Amino acid sequence: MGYDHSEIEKKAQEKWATLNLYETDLKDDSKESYYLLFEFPYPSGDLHIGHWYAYAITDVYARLLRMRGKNVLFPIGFDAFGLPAENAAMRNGADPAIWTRANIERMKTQIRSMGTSVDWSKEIITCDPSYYQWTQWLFGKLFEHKLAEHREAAVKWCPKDQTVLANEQVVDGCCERCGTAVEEKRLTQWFLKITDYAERLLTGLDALSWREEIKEAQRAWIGKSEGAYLTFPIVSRDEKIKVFTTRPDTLFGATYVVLAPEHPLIEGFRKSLMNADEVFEYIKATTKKTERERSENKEKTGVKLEGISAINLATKEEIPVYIADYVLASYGTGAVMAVPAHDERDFEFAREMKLPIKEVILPERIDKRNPPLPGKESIARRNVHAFVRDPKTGKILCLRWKKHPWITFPMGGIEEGEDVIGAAKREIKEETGYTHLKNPRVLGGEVRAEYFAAHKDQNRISFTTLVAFDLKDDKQVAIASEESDAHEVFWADPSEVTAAHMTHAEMDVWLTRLAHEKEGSAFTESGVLANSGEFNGRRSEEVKWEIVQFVGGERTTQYRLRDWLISRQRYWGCPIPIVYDPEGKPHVVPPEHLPWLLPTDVDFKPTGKAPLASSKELQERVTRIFGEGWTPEYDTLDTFMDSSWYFLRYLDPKDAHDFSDSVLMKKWLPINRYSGGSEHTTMHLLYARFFMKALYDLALVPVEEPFIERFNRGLIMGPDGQKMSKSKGNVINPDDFVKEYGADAVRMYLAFIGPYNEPGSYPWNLDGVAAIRKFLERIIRLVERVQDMSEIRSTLALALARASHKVSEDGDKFKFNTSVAALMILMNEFETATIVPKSAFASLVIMLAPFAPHLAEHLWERIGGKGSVHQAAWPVFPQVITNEYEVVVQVNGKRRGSILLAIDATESDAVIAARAVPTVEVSLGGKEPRRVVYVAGKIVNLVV
RNA sequence: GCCGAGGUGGCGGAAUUGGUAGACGCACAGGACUUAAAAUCCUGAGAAAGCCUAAAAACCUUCAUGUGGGUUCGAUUCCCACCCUCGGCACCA
Repeated sequence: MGYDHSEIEKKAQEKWATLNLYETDLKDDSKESYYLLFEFPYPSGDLHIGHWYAYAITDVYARLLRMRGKNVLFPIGFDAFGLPAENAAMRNGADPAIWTRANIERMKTQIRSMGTSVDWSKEIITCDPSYYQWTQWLFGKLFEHKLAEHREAAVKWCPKDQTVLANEQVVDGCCERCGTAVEEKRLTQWFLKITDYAERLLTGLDALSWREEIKEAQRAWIGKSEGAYLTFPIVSRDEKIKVFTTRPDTLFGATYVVLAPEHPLIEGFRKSLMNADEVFEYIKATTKKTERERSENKEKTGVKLEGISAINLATKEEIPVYIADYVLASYGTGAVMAVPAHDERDFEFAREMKLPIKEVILPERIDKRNPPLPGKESIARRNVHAFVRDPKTGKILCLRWKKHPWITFPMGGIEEGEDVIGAAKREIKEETGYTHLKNPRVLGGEVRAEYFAAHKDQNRISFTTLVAFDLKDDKQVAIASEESDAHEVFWADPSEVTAAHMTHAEMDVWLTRLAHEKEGSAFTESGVLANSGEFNGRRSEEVKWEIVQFVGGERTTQYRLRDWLISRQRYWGCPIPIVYDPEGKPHVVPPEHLPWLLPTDVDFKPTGKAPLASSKELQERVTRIFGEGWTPEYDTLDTFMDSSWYFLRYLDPKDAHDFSDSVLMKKWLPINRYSGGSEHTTMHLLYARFFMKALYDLALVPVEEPFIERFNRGLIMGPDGQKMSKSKGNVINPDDFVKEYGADAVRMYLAFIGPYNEPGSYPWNLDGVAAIRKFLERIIRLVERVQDMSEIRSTLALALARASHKVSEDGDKFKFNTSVAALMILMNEFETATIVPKSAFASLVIMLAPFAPHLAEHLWERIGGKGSVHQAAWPVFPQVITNEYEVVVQVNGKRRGSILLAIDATESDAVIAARAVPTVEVSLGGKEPRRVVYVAGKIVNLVV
């Protein structure tokens, strides 16, 4: 027989409510504070298994911490503004406010049914005026300090939701919410200047103990790159083209300039353009495309601006100017200097447009196998390497050196007056005797390499060119004896011609060039400058900034991060507390008029215009308060604004005079641990960090970083291992399982399924919950065997001590799977005896309580425990000291048995005991160990 | 393409300052109880070969933590190269 879980759950939950167990006294100084936060839910109406995973598991930890003497703040609220309410309103005419309220009530019941210990007294609801008045107040503060700006910019527009979106809400060129391809529009909108904080958002990550992948994702999103603005004069005009580049060292190789089609200079060029029609046709065509269409087609297109040309400041050469949509208007200056030899995109464009490609950076290699030796003379010279392929066999002509372990191509120095192909031919003839060659090709420019030339006892700095040939026929002439003494000629299989087999330090460069022989390739690494005037021979990194100075450029840093667009042309959001004076200048609504209420006389069908524009009441309100000619702002705020500071409000949720309490913020911030989903890494998590830093600078909050630890939970998959979806029919409804097995079993199963703080995904195992239920029933059966006795057998004492330690330690790491396993191991020990000592059983019940809070409460009452089990202290046991350890005996590192030894046994004791194990002598094979490795309490290894 | 995290039985997973690989559980097999089933309890189990045997178990041997090398008395753990999976970014100059 099982147990009636619904009865037990009901009774326990009523008891906790009566005792008011979970209302945190924020002012309590007698205990250490711990702020445990989970992402508050959007009230969609139904609690799915993901919610359970999010709340039940963090609840396990909240309970664990309280038992360990912490004063835990574990609050909940609702992120209640947002599109679904509005969509429901349009579908069935429901008022978004009423729809949202009803959902909140339903979800509250469900969340309570999980047995969570959240503190409902701190509840906040973002669509409640008592909350959003402070969102508005904070917006006002940001506006006053010029961190909120009203300005025109190219923005992303979702045609389906009829609203603009933040950059972060565009995924693969589509609306994050509905998947529609977004369009680009130029609109005047409200932005928060998150880019002002790019550097601090980046460096702030270093001090946070978040998992690396979360930090890396944020770093990538911020996308810092250091470079310079360089200015290219335009021939016979006053304007200049300013470009951003991270590679000023390649300036001498800039053979043209490219502007984004949206670049503001182009309009002014119109009259000078010989091909204005073509140019503006191209601009029209590209600006019409969606973001997605532009990035999907990676083939480079563009148009030359005939009649306009620029000057390369370094070479003083006149170079053409193009427009092309591979240059983004919204990054850097919207213009680039194109260096086709050293940038892949410029290279592709140059090939497409048949533009010159000028190499100015030589690859540089230091030979690892024959590195230059200190104290040896260094000789610089020009070399050639010859790649000869026999088209009949596909094999490659190589040399195997006799005095050195080298395999090389035919190679040698280029002599005075010789060209590279001539030199290559001469070396092939001298070293191998082959003379009949065809299709000579010079593959790319020189490569600089440093190595020790053992055959000449000197260091070489070589500038080597690779020349490829095909063998016409295998006619050979005789070769000199000093050549045949030095190396053997052979034809190598192409699979042998790799960086691993060949001696050349340049080999990886050669392989790239050989692989891209037909189309060529851009060399994008740093290297040594060539064709760069006075900078020749110097390294990229060291001359970068000198070149910037040389041409009067300006060193600068760019970020990929764009300012946060917070306007939304939707109804169900926080009204932006702005009014415009008759001149159209924005003014923030003064605090005495907050909350700036969301009007209700509104037609919220999306028309592309903000629904608030249809409110008579709003306009009347503005006229009444501010006067004739004043108009309201019609847009609402991005809901991510509401959630960027909600964790501050939990500390003082009902305060009508301030957004939070400064004393309590000092005490409770930063948040110790924040658990949530990985989808918020570059949205909510980044916004909240930015908000906190901005408020810190306005002296409104005491800390800069809101979350010390961030844990992203894994994903619960369907029983088939696939992502749950209605169309696949693999959706797990937690209510079904709660009904059949009880909330405790579902909670504990979710804890057991795998480590919580890992990005993995766990399939829902239909038998798993049943197994946990059986485990809980075993504990209930155990209570029948409880007896009052003081004596606890030593094996049980040891098991209790281990479990207590393991459960709390792994809990701190959010590895509840091994915590549960530890409880199971403890149970197995309990069941080995027919009598269960009461005090030991009480400890088990306490340790079970975080996982199965209802059942633990029931059992606590059964054994006559006082108060609630959730008020009990975590059991701590003295360490059990064992004097004998099992020591593994190894022979040559392989296990051959084990012995029991005292911790202070000496090595010779250990060897004597080990050799008494019969299999050990057999493995020794009659030999004496020549070495012994002894680690006290662990292993003794005999080596023969 | 770049960056990050991973890869361990049939499955979820455990073990890493290098020291008995597979904890705990699921599924599976055998047994006990039962008229029978369910429930419960007990037992087994990485793989392969060998040995023993009527058959099995025990036992012993070898191989096993993505692949191939290396360091070490000893490697899932450290180093090098590669393969694969997942996540992030992606025409960001």
